[in-house]
Amino acid sequence: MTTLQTPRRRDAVKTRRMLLDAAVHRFTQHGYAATTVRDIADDAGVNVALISRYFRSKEGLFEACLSHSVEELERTAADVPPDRTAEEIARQMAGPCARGVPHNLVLLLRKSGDEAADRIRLDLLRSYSERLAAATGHQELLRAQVMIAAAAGIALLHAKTDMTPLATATETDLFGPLCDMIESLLIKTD
Amino acid sequence: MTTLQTPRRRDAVKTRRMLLDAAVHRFTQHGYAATTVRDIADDAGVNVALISRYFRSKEGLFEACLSHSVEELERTAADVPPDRTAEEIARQMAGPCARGVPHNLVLLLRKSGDEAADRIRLDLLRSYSERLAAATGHQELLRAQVMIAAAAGIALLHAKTDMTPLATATETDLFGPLCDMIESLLIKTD
DNA sequence: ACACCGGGTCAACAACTGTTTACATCACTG
DNA sequence: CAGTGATGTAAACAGTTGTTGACCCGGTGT
Repeated sequence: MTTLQTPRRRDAVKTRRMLLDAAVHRFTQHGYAATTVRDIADDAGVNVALISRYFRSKEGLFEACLSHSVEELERTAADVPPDRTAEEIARQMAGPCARGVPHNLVLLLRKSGDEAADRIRLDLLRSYSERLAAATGHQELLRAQVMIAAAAGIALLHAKTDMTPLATATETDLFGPLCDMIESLLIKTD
Repeated sequence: MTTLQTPRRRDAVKTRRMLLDAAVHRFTQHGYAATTVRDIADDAGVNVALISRYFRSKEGLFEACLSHSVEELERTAADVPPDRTAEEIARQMAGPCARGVPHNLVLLLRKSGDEAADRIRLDLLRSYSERLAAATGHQELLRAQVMIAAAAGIALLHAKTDMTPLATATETDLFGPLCDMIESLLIKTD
C-alpha cells in the first residue's frame, strides 16, 4: 500500500506520457524528418533509449502521436451541437493553436514515410471530412476536404511566428474571416 | 561557332538547371529535412559533389529554389488583369499543382532552419499578401494572409495522392469552391 | 541477508548525412 | 599537338542519426 502516497520517483506511465507530449510538440512544430529522438528525449528530460523501450522506434512514437491526436479530435468533435455549425466550427478552428483542433490538424499534415502511420493519418482525415460534410448537410465531400485543407494551412502559418498579422492574430481576429470562409465552402446558399 | 550545333555533353548551366529542378521537386514534395542531397543528385542524374560546387551547400541550393519560385510567382502575378480578380485568382490557384502557383506556394511553406532562406520565404509571403490585398481593394492584410495560408494548405493536400476526392480533383472541380472562398475572404460584401 | 525485477542510464554500433579532397576527362586555345 | 581551364567523378571525411545491449539502482518478496 505504499505506492499510493509516494510520488513514485520512477513511474513508467508518467515518463511515457512526457515523451508523448514532447514528441507531439516537436513533430507538429518541425515535422517528422527534422525532429531527432534526442531532441524529444531532451525535451521530456529522460534518456533517449526509453523511446525505443516504450514505443519500439521513432516511427512507433510517431504513430502513437497520431493516435493521440485522433483521440483528441474525436473527443472535441463529439460535443459539437448539431446546429450553428458554421460558428461552432469557426470557434474551434480559431481556438488556441498550441492545443486543440488546429494543433492536431497540423500534425495530421506531417508525413513520416512509414506506411502504417500514413494510413492512420489518411483514415482520420477522411472520416473527419465525412463528418464535416454530414454535419453541414452538404453532399459534396470535396468541399469538406477543401475546407479541412484550408484550415490546416491557416493553422500551420498561424502557429509560425513570422508572418504578421496572421501570426499574431487573436482568436477573435480570426473568427470573422473563418466564419465567412466556412459559410462559403460548406453552407448551401442557392 | 561550334557551340551552337553540338549538344554540349558537358554543359554547366544545363546541369545546374537540372539540379535546381530536381531540388524544387524534392523540397516541395517531401520538405527540406526529409530530402538528401544524394536524392537530388540521383534525380538529376549527376554527381553529388556538383551540388556543393554549384550551390555551395544544401542550404544554398534551397535558397536558389526559393529564389526560383519567387521569380516564377512574380512573373505569373505580373500578368493578372486588375479586374475579375476573384475568378482570376481562383483559376491560378486551381491550376496545375505540378507547376504553377500552388506548387510554388507549397515550397514557400517549407522551412530549412537557415536564417537567410527563411527571410526570403517570409519576404515573398508578405509581399504576396500585400499585393493580394491591394489587388482586391481590401484593406485588411489579415484576410489576404488567411487566404494565402488556406490556398497553400489546399495545394499541399491536393498534391498528395492519398485523400480522395481532393487528391484527384481536376482544375474545374476546384474552381467553384475556390471562387466562393476567395470572394468570401477578399471581396467586400458589407 | 539474498535474489529478483521494473525502471533508468550509458556507451557503443552501423547506417546515413553534407561536404571536401584528389583525381579523371572533356573542350577549346595557342 | 601540347596544355590549360572547365566540367565531372570517386572516395573518403567527420558529424549525426536511430537503435541496441550491457549495466546500474531502488524497491519487494522471501
